[in-house]
Parts: sequence; C-alpha cells; structure tokens
Amino acid sequence: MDALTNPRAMAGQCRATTDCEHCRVRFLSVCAALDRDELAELEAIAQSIHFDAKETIFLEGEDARALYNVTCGTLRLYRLFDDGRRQIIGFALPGDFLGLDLASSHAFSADAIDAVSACRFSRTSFTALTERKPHLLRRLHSATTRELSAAQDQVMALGRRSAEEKVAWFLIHLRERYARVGDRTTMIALPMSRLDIADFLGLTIETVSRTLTRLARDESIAIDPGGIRLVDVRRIEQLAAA
Amino acid sequence: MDALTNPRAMAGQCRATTDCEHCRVRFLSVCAALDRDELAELEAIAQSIHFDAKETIFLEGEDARALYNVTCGTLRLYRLFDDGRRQIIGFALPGDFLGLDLASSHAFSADAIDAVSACRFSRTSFTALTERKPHLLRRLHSATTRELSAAQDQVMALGRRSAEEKVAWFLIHLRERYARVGDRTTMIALPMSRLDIADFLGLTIETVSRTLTRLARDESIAIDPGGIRLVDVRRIEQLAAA
DNA sequence: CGTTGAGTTGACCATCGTCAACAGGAGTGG
DNA sequence: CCACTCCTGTTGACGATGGTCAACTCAACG
Repeated sequence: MDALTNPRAMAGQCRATTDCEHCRVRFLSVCAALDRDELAELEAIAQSIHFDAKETIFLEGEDARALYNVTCGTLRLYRLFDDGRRQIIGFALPGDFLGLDLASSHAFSADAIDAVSACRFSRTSFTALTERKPHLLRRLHSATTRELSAAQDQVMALGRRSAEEKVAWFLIHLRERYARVGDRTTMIALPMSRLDIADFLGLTIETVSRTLTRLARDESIAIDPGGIRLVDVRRIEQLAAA
Repeated sequence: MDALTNPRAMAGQCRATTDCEHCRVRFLSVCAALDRDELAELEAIAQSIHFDAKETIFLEGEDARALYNVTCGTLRLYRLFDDGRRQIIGFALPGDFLGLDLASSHAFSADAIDAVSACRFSRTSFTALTERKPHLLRRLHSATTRELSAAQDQVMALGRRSAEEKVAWFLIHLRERYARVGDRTTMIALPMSRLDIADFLGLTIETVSRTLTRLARDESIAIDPGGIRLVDVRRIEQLAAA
C-alpha cells in the first residue's frame, strides 16, 4: 500500500512543509499549472499548517480568509441543518484544494478526521495571483469542474438507491480517489467513522454497519481494522454502478 | 407573473434570436461579463437555435461540439443508470449555460421539457474566446461555482430527508430560481412532469403525487393547472429548510 | 368515441430508521 | 495493574415511511 493512503504509514509522516518543488501532491493539485518561477511566487505566499485530528479548520458561513491545499490527512466537509442533522458533502484527501470558489465566505464547514497538513494561502494574495496568471485561473476552473462532477456523482448515489448500492458506491468511489494519489489496491483505508459514512450517504450508522457486515458475510468484502478489503471486487463494482 | 416564468405567456414567445444587446437573459448570464465590442465578437460566433418540447439537445458521453445559453424554456439534465433508472441532476432555465466545464464530452444528457430557445456556440470558438478574454473565463468560473453550490444543495435535499421536506425544498428552490429571472411570486410554474420531479428528488411518482395532495389538503399549497400556488409560504419554507 | 398518457388514490409490503442492549478497545485514575 | 468510564461499532426487535402494483379519472387527440 502506498504511503499516502496508508493510515499507519502516514501517522508519523504528516508533517507540514512549504517546499513546493518536492511536494508530494504537486502534480495532482492546482499548483501543477505553474512553472518553476511561478511556483516560487506561490511558495512566497504559502504557509504550511498542521491540524490535529478533530480540529476544525473553518465553519460554514465564516469569513474565508484563507484557502488550503491538503498535503496529507483526511477532512470531512459538511453542512448542518437547523435541527442538527449533518450532511457530509465530501471528504478532502491529499491534493484537494479547499476554497476553489474564491468566495468571501465558506459554503461548508471542514474539520480534520485524522492529522492533517496543508498549505495555507491568504485569499486576497491568492486571488491577486490568479489575476496575473491566467493559467492558474484555468487550472482552478478545471478543478472546480471536477468538484462539480463529484457532487453530481454524489447526487446519483443518494437518489433512490438501496443501502447496499450506496455503501458499495462509497467504497469504489473512495478507491478511485485513493488511486489518484497512490495505487488502486483492494485495501481501502477508512479513516472516517461509521457516522461519517452514514452522514455522507444519507443513511444511519446502524444501516451502514449492518450493510458492511452483510457484505462481509457474503465474502464480498473483509472488514479489517482501519479499513475494508475488497474480496469480490467485481461484485462491489456491479453494486456501485447499478 | 413575469413573462419569463409564465408557461402560458411564454408559449407564443419562445423565439430564437441572436440580438445579444437586447437579449432578455443578457444580465443573468455568462455574457454579462462582456462589454459592447466583446459582445459583438460573441454574437459573431453565436447561432440561435430552437428545440421543440421533448427534443434531445445532447446525450451523456457524446462529443461536446457546442455550448448553449438558454434564452427561454426549460430543460431537464439527467444521467441514466445501467438498469434504466434516471436521476435528474437539474433543470436548466433561461439564463443557464450548458457546457460550463468546456469539457470535450457531455457529462449528462439534456432534453427540452417545453419549447426551448438557446444561443449555440461552437466549443472550439468559445474556448478560443476565453483564451483572449480573462474576464469571460472568470465569469465562467463563477458560474461553475454557482452550479457546484446548487449540486451541493441537491445533495442536502436528497440525504436523509422525508418526502415532504424534499417536495417543499423543490418548490422553494424552483421559486428562488424563477426569482432570478422574474418576480418571486407565490405561483410556481411546473413545466416538468411528476416523473421529472420524482427523478430529481429520488422519490417515486406516486410519492410526489401523494405528498402534493397532502400539502394541498393541509392548505399549505394549492394545485393549479400548470403549477403550484404557495398558500402557507412560511410552512413550506420551514419544511424546506428543516 | 376510443385511445393514450399523465396524474391520483388505495392496499400491501420491504427497506430502512428507531430504540435498546451489548461487546470491545482506549484512555483514565486509583 | 486493575477497575472504571467512554466511545465506537455491532446486533436485535419493532414500526413507519415510502416503494410496488393495480385500478381509476380525466384531458387531449385522432
């Protein structure tokens, strides 16, 4: 398993740094648009920052003073309803960028699930940089497009599908995302809790738990500490696509 | 009721034109970024086009040869599952832009619900124009951001909410969108069928129908031919936000 | 005047949510 | 080192919400 996606291997390694040129997520992220000189400009306005597990990065509605480029760890992005129900609208992984919209206030809340490191940019400096670098803006636009497509995938997953299909989709979806930063293995790390998964899929924690145990009894998956191993990949993929 | 949102009033008026300067949706749309000369450039590559009700504009996966700016009418945007289930991921209204991502293939299918007029741009010419006009790109980016936020709103609506809450949200959501092009009235035109609403909300046609009749029995709404009238706006808003 | 398609309503049933109990591991304090 | 709590996850019993199947109405259209 790749170091970027293995929670155990990551634990000791989640260190902040602003050495862009040797950054692990450089080619995945918005920064990939920049040449060496431009990268230096970006590095000049970047601050490296670290969050412990369960720390809150920002809250929905707050002034967006900064943008973040995640270099390691996992975050949950969510909104709350008036009555306290929580909907998780995504998990941010290494390479993901928070604040793509350059909006003046945050559209959702974000907190660290495990230890997280990120590059932090002040919104005003970053916005100024996009004024001067059209291809950075272009890159930003294509990243936003990817986000949009991810949101639409989630809509597909939530609309009128069974719990089993949702959970299978979640596993495959996470696997594809890990594949961007590492290998596409059959081992899927789950740094998030069952409650997080439930709030992401519009299910309850009990249904998630039951569905996973049922899939495990079927020998479609195996439940390992810290993650899931896909045993019958084909079957899970079929459920996910159905 | 505003002409742009009244299906009856629109029926005879849905005419194609490329007179940008007098375009009704000019200030709502991506074009608003352009000054007079630039608008002329855009007009030069625009083609006006008309679709009858039920015509397909494009299919998911097809080569995206063109982008469209809707000037009147309503479209449904959707994706199909392998088993034939359909998920509607949005309705396009006047002022909406299809193809914001500038991607080479369509991420979803689109067809006309009622009569639709649009400005059509070849993707290559439009992309070329964005190369020369950074503020057009900027405008494109902010439109994509709005789309993203709309998709996240839909995720909020689909995750673990009751049928009543979903339907109420749909009505309020549609009302807000109509408000962008016209007035925020209590009368909400529903050009789309019950099946369209069901496929948008992840419900069945029967549940949508039952829920609407229940809300009508409560005197929260009134079901008129061609639309819904909000009687107890407060109550519907409460349900929608819950 | 028959056909077709959209919408409504009813009866029944499955899935998933709710409530509750329990297991096991991590952390804490005596 | 053990007992205790706390937290997460699992499992069971039960019930409600919403899906399924079917019948029916009504308007549009030939």
